[in-house]
Amino acid sequence: MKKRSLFKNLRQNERELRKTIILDAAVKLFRDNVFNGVGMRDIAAEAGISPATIYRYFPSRDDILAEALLQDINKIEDRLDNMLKNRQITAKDLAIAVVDYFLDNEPTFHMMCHFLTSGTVTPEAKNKFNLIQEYFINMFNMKIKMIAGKNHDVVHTHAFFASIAGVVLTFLHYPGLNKQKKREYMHRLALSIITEGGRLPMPD
Amino acid sequence: MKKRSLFKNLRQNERELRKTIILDAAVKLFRDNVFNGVGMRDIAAEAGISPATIYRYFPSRDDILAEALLQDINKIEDRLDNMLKNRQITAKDLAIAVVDYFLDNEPTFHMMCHFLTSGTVTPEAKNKFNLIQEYFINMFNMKIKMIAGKNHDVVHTHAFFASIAGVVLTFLHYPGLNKQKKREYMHRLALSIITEGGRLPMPD
DNA sequence: ACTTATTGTTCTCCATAGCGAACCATGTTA
DNA sequence: TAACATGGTTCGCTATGGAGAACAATAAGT
Repeated sequence: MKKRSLFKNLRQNERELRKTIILDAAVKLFRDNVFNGVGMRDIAAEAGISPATIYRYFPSRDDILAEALLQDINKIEDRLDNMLKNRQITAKDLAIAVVDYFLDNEPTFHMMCHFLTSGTVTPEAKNKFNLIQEYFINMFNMKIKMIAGKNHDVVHTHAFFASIAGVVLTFLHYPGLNKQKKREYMHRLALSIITEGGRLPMPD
Repeated sequence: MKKRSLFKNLRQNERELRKTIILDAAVKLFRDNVFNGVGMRDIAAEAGISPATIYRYFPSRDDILAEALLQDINKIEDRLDNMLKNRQITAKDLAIAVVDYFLDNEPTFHMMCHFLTSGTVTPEAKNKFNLIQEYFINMFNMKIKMIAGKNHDVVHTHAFFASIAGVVLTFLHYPGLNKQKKREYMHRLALSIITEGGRLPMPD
């Protein structure tokens, strides 16, 4: 391998690093504030640059959101790996863990919902998010397979995740309950769905 | 301190790093070949870039030479520090050490001579070299003071260094002697100058 | 309803860097 | 002496990355 590309590679690394600085600034702000209250000018100020410069590195604000979301997903993966290593866990444990993660990382949940619901995202950012979602579902499915065994079907992973997401979405800002009560109630709902399949107590 | 300058600082560091790559390539070639046989195109090839690009970082070839020389001087300083730390050394030891350094690092000696003799160096490079020379003499004088004591005069440092440089210059390519013989003879000359002040064996 | 702010994004301008080709002076050769 | 080669340096062009100002659309205030 010739060193002919050393300079060019260096340049590439430098660019990645600068991109990371911007992304870190954004993630920091997303973590501390409601994400749709964080504007491009805030991110620029945090990173110490001009708003226009951000567009040299990211095509749109939504693209930054997607990247931030991807970082969160990697954190989730780490967390899941730790769970699976430390002890024999059940589907119930997993469900509760997912609920807790969303409640402890509301910005992440908000961003996810943003991509899942908003019709104003550019096609590029939407594509990016779709890839991320696919990656996440795949990863999550792998973990579940380790609990459920070989003959596990992806459909169940989809159902599992979607139902929990729905629980959080529906009751996150439910009035009349404090944070802790809401959390416990979501746990109960998640367990109910898992054990009873969300079936109503009436004849089929 | 605001992080407003983070990006700019980063850029600056990156530039320094790229400059270092070029300089390292040059130093490597200078070490392995006669320095005036190393052209800009060689350095460019070694660094994996175009010759023209070098001029984005260095104003002239002589400027690169000066920088390379400066690196060598730092190595010399390290070597001297080691000598001074490990044992009680005399002026004779120092003289022999300097001779040996020049013989072991001929490219360094050549570069030094280039700046000291050539009339074709640009004023900028010449200035740079003068600063380097001044720095070196100062540094060297400090070390000598540690041996010679407080009431040491710079003139003696100048005389000391100049005479040894002259010895090496005069006998480096002296015909009829192999490397080892030449080295030994230079040692003898250096000692003679130090102990007898280069005085001829005749009445003053 | 009409201004005013806010916000994501684009525009324009400028400095930095990279390269291939040319320039130019010097040394070499036929 | 004329052609050629060599080697340091410059030129012209292009791509990248930075900033401030402007744009367009939406939200807010009166």
